[in-house]
Amino acid sequence: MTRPSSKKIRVLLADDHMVVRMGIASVLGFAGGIEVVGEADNGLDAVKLARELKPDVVLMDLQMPELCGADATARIHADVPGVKILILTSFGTSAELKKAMDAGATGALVKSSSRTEIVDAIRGVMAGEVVMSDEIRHTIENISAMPEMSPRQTEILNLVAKGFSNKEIAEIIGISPETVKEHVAKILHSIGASSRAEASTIAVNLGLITG
Amino acid sequence: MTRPSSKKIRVLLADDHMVVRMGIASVLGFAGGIEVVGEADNGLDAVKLARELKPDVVLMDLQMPELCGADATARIHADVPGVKILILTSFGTSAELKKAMDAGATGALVKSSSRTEIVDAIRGVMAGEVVMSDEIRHTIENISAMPEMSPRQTEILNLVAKGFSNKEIAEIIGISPETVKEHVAKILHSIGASSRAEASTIAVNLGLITG
DNA sequence: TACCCAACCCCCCAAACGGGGGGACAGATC
DNA sequence: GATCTGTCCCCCCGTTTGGGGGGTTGGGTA
Repeated sequence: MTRPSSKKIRVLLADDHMVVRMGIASVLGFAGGIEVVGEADNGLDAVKLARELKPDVVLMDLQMPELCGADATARIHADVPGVKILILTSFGTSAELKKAMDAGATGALVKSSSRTEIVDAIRGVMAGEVVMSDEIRHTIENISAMPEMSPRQTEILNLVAKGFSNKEIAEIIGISPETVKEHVAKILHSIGASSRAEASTIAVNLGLITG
Repeated sequence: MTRPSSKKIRVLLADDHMVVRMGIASVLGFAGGIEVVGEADNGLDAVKLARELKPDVVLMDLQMPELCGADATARIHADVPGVKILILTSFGTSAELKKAMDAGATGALVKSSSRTEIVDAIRGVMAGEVVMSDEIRHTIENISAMPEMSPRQTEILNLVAKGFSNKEIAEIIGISPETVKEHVAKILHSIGASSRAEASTIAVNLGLITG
């Protein structure tokens, strides 16, 4: 039931995969009352286009070149008041997803969502709802249990995962090996690992690691 | 320049993301001489449909539920003679990509490929070429330098990454801790890591780890 | 046959690890 | 003011790690 008289929802697509943008555009084209006003294939362009076009909704991928979806979300949320940002991600490395939601995303969908789920989600966020896939909701719950790491801890976790010893880390960041040991102990405890090896695996899987 | 008289290339799409299938279908729809004869959203269906439809080309994603793209490629290659399999992946976890190419894939593209790249690739494989994105070619080169791991080593690497000590691993797989130590030493050497932590990180990043 | 290599086992040893204790100090929050 | 958290430093201890050395066996390949 299309309503050609009512104002169309103006959507900006941000995804680095052309086929995905084509697919979404195609889905939204068949749905009534939605109009794709722009496409971006990286985070910087997404921010730029959002500023210029002031769309109603931004459909945003998380993994993008130049500027990741989470950071782009933060900037758009700050610069373009009122715009709804809907994350559309393949699996959602937990950390990125959390970042994006904290940065002001209005909802999140997985890419395997059906046509109606995507269209309903867009209409939903326009109606003020917070829309979320079941998979995403599940992920978010895990994220709540996800360790909050201080900047120092994150820094040290990165070095641990690269295989540096406490002594080496101490030299790199210029503190005492004993202190590094203390940080590592707290990191292991907070992410629930019993060794650096396990911590490294968890960190990479959770997306806590740069690179 | 479409040639309506010549026989169309029959393509089977296998990707768990609906929007991606829509996007590819849309791209191929605009191109002349190509026809999408089927779509699968998991590896098992891909194999089933390939057997039934005997398409000319299968456009295959790597990450899929039920059966991963690499395994699906192997089965189709064995069961349906003559079919060309073109991998279409987002980034290509090195190990999966290598598996798929070894399993008989005729080419590999990244999902950020342009319309013409995708269409040209399909026509290319039909003409007997091995088509590959620059990014993929680059990845494949790294893969060549990728460590070859024996089944035992892979098994132990998985346990190391989960944080088990040599003694624990010994108990789990029922061999002596000394032997585990020996395996770990060889693993570290072969993947170029200086500690279990580094090995874990590398293994996860290379996709050598299950889970 | 000889050779290689994966997989198995054992010994030695210095260094690193993980867990525990103690305390100091700054900045934020209550 | 008191409390909390993050960062910093030092001590203890037993266990684990990573790097050497030695060896056997069995299945391939030359």
